[in-house]
Amino acid sequence: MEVRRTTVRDMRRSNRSVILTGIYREGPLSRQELTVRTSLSAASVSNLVAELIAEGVVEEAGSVESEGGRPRVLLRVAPTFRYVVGAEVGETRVRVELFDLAMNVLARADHPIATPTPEEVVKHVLEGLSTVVAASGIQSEQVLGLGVAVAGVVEDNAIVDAQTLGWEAVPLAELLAEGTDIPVHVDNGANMLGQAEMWFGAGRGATDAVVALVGSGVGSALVAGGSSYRGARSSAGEWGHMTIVYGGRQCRCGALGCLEAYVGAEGVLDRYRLAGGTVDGDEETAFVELLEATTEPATTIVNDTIGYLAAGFANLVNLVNPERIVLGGWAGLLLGEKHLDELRTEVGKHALRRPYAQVSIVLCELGRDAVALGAATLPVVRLLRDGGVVR
Amino acid sequence: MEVRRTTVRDMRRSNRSVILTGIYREGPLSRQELTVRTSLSAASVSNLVAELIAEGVVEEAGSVESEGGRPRVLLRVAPTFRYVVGAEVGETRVRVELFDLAMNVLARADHPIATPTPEEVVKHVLEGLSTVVAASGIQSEQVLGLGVAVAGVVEDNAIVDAQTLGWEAVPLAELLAEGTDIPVHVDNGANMLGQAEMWFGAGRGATDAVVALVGSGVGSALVAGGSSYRGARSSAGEWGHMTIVYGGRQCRCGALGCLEAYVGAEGVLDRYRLAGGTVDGDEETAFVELLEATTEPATTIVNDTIGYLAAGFANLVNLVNPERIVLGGWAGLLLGEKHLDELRTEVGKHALRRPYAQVSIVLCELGRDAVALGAATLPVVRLLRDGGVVR
DNA sequence: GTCCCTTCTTCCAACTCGTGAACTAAGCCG
DNA sequence: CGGCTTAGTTCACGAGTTGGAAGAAGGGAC
Repeated sequence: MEVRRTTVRDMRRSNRSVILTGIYREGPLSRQELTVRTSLSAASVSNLVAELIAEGVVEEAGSVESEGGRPRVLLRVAPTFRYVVGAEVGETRVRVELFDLAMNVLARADHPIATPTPEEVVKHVLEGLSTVVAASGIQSEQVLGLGVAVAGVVEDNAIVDAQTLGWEAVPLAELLAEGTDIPVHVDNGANMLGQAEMWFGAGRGATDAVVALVGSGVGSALVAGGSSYRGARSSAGEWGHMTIVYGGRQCRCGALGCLEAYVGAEGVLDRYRLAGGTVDGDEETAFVELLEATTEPATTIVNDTIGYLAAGFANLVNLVNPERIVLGGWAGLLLGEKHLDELRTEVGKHALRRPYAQVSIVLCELGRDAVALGAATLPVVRLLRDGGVVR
Repeated sequence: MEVRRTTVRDMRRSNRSVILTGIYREGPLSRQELTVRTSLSAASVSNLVAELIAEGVVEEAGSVESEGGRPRVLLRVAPTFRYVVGAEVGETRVRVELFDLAMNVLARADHPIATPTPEEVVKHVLEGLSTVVAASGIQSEQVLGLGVAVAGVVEDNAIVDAQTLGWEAVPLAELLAEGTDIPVHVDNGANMLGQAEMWFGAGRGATDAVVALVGSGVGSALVAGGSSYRGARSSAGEWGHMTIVYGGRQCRCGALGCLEAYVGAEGVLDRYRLAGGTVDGDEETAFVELLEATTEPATTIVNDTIGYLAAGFANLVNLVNPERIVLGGWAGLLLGEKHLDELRTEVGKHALRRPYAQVSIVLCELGRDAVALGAATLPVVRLLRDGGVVR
């Protein structure tokens, strides 16, 4: 039976969660505003808030002028109640950042890694963790949790498959837990970037959205009904390997005609080369040059890319009916900065009228570094869900 | 603030719902089994069950032998506590069926319609409702609700857009409510067929699934985390108009290369015709003949169709990561009965290894008539969600 | 047939929680 | 300083779940 009972305790936890989430997500609020928004009674709000203040999660933050009556006292989540750490595991480096609960960066550590073996990564993440904790002068008990973002399929805090790192079945959270008492969460990098955009970037306010990431490869993060959708076994969102040209170009995944083979930077440059263009320097420089070129075959390749990407977007629009699509990834941003309007128009040609009219297509607002930020929200999500620190 | 408060009443309602859902979905259960499955205390289970029995929703249904102790009394939802009616609105007819709570058909009514105007449809649905109620000798107060399935986009019980009927912005539930006191629910036909398969057909037990429907056109119903996923504005699941051959065949939606243009029966026959095949009789006969032909160009067309359909499935597998894909629709069933294995193999060529390994591809188990059955579950869903009839 | 054992069901006192109403706090205005 | 308005708090009450004890219902042993 999947549904769970509800007890009096669940009720309280749930209400604490509602209040805490409200205070966190909708800025400083007064008790008064909370009673309106939560439809809880004023008595209960007072009661719950008193408890949260006593525990230190929430604090009063000045008051707001009233119109003749007692001024409302504003409440906010105490930024220094706890701290959170986010880590991004890449192929060539590990980046660790420490934030307060208001998500201000307090310390940062970068470790290059030579060969991304699990041992190496665990070592560097743990080192980075101690470094940032020490640098910010915080007790490690003050750290609510560590979120780790890895490019790959993650299920229940364990890496199932991370091709870029060459990992399979690595219980990363477990390995990390051996070296620290801080609770560890592991999740997929694309999802974490998506999470950061949803909370602090271009996705704010949306409940059904897709964050589409176009870099050398292509991926996405699905958000359904306000929370990340992961599918039956945590690998939903593999948008890059959607067949878009039946029987088309060979993709590195082995299949033919994947979106990634057409709009991933690698695929785009490859198509450019085949069309007679010259590709110099590293991928990113070459991509910028391609975008800036005004001669054939560059313009055709760019236009085609927009077309393919638009078809990929249209497939999302039709199938998922999101209210927003956020385009990110380094190649996606470069492309989007110059051609967003054309892209929007092209999507309209491939998508059904109604869902197309309901979606807004925008660019990511946060930089690539937002992965660690997104990972750091994992412990915060938990704090909000539990309505405080569970004793 | 999207999250809602919880009160003591919600707690009880929630627990009633858990118990009632358990009894309904997992067959006759004893109180003892309910305490284990719900992790509620035996006291609460007894208490809640007593209430449900007093109200008549639940009844005792014999007892089961024990091993020396007191035998357990089995509980079931009383099939005759209330009745539900499901209606399917098609282009040429309206079909209305009355079920008891065990979903046995007790009466059925078919009305052909000449021109499917809203007035005509409302009239026939209401007539059908009276007919089946009268035929089964039930008081209309005994009818829990009427579920209506329409092919089109439905939002908040109102038709937003039903192309096959030529309707736009028709508040169907409201119109029906003027003619009856029975609560009316309206929903999308594909979703209702999906719902029926999920509860009583090939989807049983799955929580993340896609019911893919291939008929003359192509659609799907998405099920995420145990319940139907509708997207931001209720039009999710438009799988048929996914671009699968960039720049390919013109689809009736106006776009190029939609899946529907390749695997919808109309598209398949059209391709057959273009390849030199002869198409006689109505669509269905012609489709059957095509499938049975062993000569060129028929075999090529069929093989290609399987390939395109497989790519469409693979896109679902990659993007949504379902545990099950249920293939239905008349053309889908015909195709699947003969070529399911080839289809499975082909999907493997287009999909990523891991999500492909996690999905099972099966055929619908219920007939086309299941649409009305699915629609009739709408009031039942509500009954279970509310934990009984709300007073 | 009687007694005991096992298993299921109900009853009861204790405890938790949210609510409404009365009450206190705090600022404004004249 | 007193009246007014709005914000927040206190308290008794009803509604709900729980664990444990008591009750009920069969089956088996003698």
